Amino acid sequence: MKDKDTSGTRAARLRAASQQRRHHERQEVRAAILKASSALFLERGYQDFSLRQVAEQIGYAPGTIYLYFKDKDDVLFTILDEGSAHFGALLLEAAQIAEPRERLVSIGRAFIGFGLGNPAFFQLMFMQRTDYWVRAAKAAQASSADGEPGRAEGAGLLGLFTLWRATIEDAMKAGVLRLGDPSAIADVLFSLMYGVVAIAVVMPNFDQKRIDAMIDATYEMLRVGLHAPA
Amino acid sequence: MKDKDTSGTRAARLRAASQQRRHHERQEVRAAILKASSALFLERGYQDFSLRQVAEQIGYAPGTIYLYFKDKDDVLFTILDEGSAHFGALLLEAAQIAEPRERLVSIGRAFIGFGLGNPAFFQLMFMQRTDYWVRAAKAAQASSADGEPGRAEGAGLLGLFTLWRATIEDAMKAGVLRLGDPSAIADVLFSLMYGVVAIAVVMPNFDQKRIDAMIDATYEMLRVGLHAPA
DNA sequence: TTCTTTTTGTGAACGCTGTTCAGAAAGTGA
DNA sequence: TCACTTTCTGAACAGCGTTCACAAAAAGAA
Repeated sequence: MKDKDTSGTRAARLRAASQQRRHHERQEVRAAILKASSALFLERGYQDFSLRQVAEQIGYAPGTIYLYFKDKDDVLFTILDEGSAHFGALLLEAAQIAEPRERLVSIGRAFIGFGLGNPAFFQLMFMQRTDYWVRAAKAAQASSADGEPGRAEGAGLLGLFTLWRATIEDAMKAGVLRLGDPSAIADVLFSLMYGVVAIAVVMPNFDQKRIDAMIDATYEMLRVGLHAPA
Repeated sequence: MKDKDTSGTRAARLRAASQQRRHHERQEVRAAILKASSALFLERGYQDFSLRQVAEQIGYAPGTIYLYFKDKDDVLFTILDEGSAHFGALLLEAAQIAEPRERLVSIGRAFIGFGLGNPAFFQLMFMQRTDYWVRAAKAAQASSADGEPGRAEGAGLLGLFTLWRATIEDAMKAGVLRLGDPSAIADVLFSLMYGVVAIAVVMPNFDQKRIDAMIDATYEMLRVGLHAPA
């Protein structure tokens, strides 16, 4: 913590480089924990995911993990943070379409595609550990009160709700969507996408053909099902 | 296992009554386990629900529960069986409306009402332990192959999918629903109801007003959103 | 280099979990 | 009364998340 005036000396430069290397090594161990956790979670499922196995996998004692993460949820939520950042980027990219109706479908496609492509992830984030969103919502509230102090990734996804509602509003203004409370309709359509993915991922008696038909019907619904009367 | 010809004697009658009483006592302990489990689950949540605490609550040693249930999941799934029987009866009752469009809304109202009224239940059954449906689907498959041997309650709920699709078909025939693949549309609308409940139950930043607006919009969608073009 | 301080890792320990099982206890039937 | 069956116990096992005193290693200063 003492700042001696040693800038420029060989010793100082050495010390700085050393600190940087140590920082790097620390991040590497941290990344190894996250990678092993991710892999273990994906192949054994959330219920059977244990920190002890993660520790064994990467050749550390169980206690070591606690030098890098506060607890098990900290590991899990860090993974979810990264995942939802990726998810959010995907949705944002899908929203880069001018025509409102096609933008709706494009976002829907991105959402459903991600869910079906990462079912374990989707289940953990949206079905099993929904308290993740409680934390994310709190973080969002805190960072809107303050001047954006710590970026919580989950809060980013929550922010995309705004984008989604804006798309609905645009579609209404453009006359391609039946008029109504944009906020409520945005929530309903979001619930629709969420539900379709959840059902597809979870229901054991839904075969691939049935899932495809359901999803096609969902896109169709976004496209023409809510069309404003001619 | 030996059947001596002792029917009618005092001893035989006494033996029969004794067996019946023992059976009754056994069912009582079983019921006590289920009741305590249910209560504990409802107040502490699924994650913190433990058989040892159930045992302590009803004044038995932990091992005793295993004389009445195979394992923890057996207890949990038995509770879910009872819950889904209740749920199924509710949906069936809601379906007793002749007019197809109103029947759609009525079933939707029953579904959403149950979900919002029993959030812990809904979450456990539809979000956290979805493998319950895997077992239910297997049971349904088995009981349709054989001559309905053991009734699995979960399978009963699965059977309501048929009722739901039939309602969609009726609505299409009556001209109050846009034409399309009834099966796919039934699945989509089911997913919609599911999603609305899940979002309402889970999302921390949805206040009551927002939930109400979303649900009203959902009913509106069932009622007129998919209306056949005039 | 040598000594001190800080960082990193260990592994035993605590308290919890689900589950099993030998043996005690209680009840049944003759 | 006595043998037999059912019910129940509580100790034991393996596994979990988490903590902590201690060891090892590395860093920084002299």
